[in-house]
Amino acid sequence: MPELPEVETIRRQLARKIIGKRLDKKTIKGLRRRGKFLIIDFKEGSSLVIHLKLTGQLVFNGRPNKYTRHIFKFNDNSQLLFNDARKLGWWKVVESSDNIEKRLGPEALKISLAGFEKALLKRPQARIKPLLMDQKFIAGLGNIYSDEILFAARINPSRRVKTLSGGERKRIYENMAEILKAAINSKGSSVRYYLDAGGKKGAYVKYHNVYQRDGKKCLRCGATIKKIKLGGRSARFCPNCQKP
DNA sequence: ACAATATCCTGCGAGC
DNA sequence: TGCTCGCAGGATATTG
Repeated sequence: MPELPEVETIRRQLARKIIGKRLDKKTIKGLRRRGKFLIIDFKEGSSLVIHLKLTGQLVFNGRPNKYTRHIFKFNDNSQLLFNDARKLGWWKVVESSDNIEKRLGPEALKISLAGFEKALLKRPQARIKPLLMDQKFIAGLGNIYSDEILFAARINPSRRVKTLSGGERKRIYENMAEILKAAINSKGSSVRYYLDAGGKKGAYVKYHNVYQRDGKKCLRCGATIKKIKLGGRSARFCPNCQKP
């Protein structure tokens, strides 16, 4: 499930490979990431926007397989595969990325603690886990990292924002930054489908404490990790470390 | 303002 | 072995 660290990993790897190359007579100027969107900017002014959704992969110079939905071919005969087992991902050429910008809140790795606090103040009734996954609130977090951040911060995912103390809000903020950076350093989390631009798996899975560990022992206290539904999504947490 | 549900889609594992 | 079924979740739309 590509979230911020996975898309950022792909962005960094691809930037080294394709900047300056031509795609359909347009020259690639640079690559940006906004939330979970990858944006390839052309010198001519337009941009190619890509969203990998659940199972999308972008593999540079890989071998096509039955999940290859599209092949971006560059002027030097190198190519980029868009593989997507579940076909939910998409790509589109746009003249401006304003539409993307409108749908997203501040970047999870760029927001300040003060900015985070201010954003939380506007949503006192919201439960913290679905809120962290709301891209209009903060851009970049999905189910894996929201679970891991709340475990690290020792906050129950069902907690409403207004019940959080200043210390708890700060713990969430600090663990968010720390975990996202660590995950980028490990080139993301490969749970089932995710591969980086070199077709390799991300290593951060070995640091997961709760995601897809329901029924197993908490690595911190030994209690059994629970799974509940929140906002239509599963949330995993330790009932002992993350009390209501 | 927040919650819940459906939608898109298919691979996978569980259970019979 | 093979079938059905539920689940996985990113974003969006809709209804309560």
